[in-house]
Amino acid sequence: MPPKPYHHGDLRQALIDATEEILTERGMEGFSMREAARRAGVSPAAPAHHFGDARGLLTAVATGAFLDLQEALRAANAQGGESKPLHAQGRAYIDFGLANPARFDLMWRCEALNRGDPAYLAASAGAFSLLHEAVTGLPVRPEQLCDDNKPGIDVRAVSAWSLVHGFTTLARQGNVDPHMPGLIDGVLAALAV
Amino acid sequence: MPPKPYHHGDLRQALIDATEEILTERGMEGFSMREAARRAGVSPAAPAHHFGDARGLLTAVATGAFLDLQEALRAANAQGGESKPLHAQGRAYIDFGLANPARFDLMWRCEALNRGDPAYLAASAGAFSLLHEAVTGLPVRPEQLCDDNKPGIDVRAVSAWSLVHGFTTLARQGNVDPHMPGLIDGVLAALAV
DNA sequence: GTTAAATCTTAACACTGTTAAAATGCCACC
DNA sequence: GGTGGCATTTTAACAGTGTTAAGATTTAAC
Repeated sequence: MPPKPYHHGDLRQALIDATEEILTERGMEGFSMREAARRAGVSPAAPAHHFGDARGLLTAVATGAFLDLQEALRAANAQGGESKPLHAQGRAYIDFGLANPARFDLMWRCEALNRGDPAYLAASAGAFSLLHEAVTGLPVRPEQLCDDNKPGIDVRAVSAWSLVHGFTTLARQGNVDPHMPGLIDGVLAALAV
Repeated sequence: MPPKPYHHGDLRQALIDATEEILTERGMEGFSMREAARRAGVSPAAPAHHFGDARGLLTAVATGAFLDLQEALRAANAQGGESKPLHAQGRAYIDFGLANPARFDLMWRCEALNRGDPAYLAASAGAFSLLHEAVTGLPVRPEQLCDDNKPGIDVRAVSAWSLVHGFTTLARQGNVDPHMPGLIDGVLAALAV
């Protein structure tokens, strides 16, 4: 077991892990490419080979976060969502944002991401599709989101998304206190469609 | 008229103007303290005397944006808000965000701002108070927002704020197309309380 | 076993925010 | 009207950043 082999082994994943660690510890402003490289025990130039630039690394982390959000929404659906799937998903969305503040921020920090990245687009569209399906019974196909006319996108799904997304970001930033008794329930009550 | 007097005259405002120019031209990632100083025709260290650091400058710009938002909400109230003040303000909120994308982003980029700044707090609380008053008929006093219990904050006002704020940010980031026919009207219809 | 590809390091560049020290101009006070 | 004090700005420097080009090292393919 040599103490430091020249090749890392799985540097790509190590950099993603390091970035998530930095985000939870010090938030977005504590992140730097070099700090992630340091934590992975590697030179400043090493990440470039795997991610191109900083946007590439952050985009990979954001993509992972969207996949985790999908999982949370699916779990909410499965666990208690038969009667009120929209409420269950709405609560899961808010919970996810409050439990993963730094990653949630990053998901929407779009000027720091490669917004054209296919994996990122697929992951974010998949999350919205789950919400859309809870409202309309129909998922959203990726090409619907690319088309400029956005045919078949349900207005109520966009409203529901806006509501829970807006509340989560406002709570995240301290503009609203999510611990206020009855507040989250009251907001979710506005989901009635 | 000397071509370049040693003293600027009103450097503070010039830096704010330069920052807003940068934001509209190249967005948040194009901003730097030095670039703002360059555009104001001044050395890199000059801004420190007026704003302390970069956060100070950005906080001043964000504060101005909140005051402009207040003005837009008041105008909506006055112009056609007697019958449906909440709808009028909701539409004005969305319009403001879409018409001032970079400034709107900055307003909520809270880790880049001095969140404790009194002027900033007052300006943002004032904007929320207008929305709150449209729902309940009562404004929000600043101390209500500081208190941990947040007494007297109306759940419906928070829901309304969440809805329009969420929609605006999602539209700003390209997750939703605000030009989709009927979409904004449909979202505003969810304001019914 | 040799060669090609993938991976990582070193070194360097231009840029950033911030600070300390010095320079400059304005203004009040005598 | 001079003169000192103060606000303002500059110069110079430091540490840190993202990114690139060149070279070093390991793996893997043939």
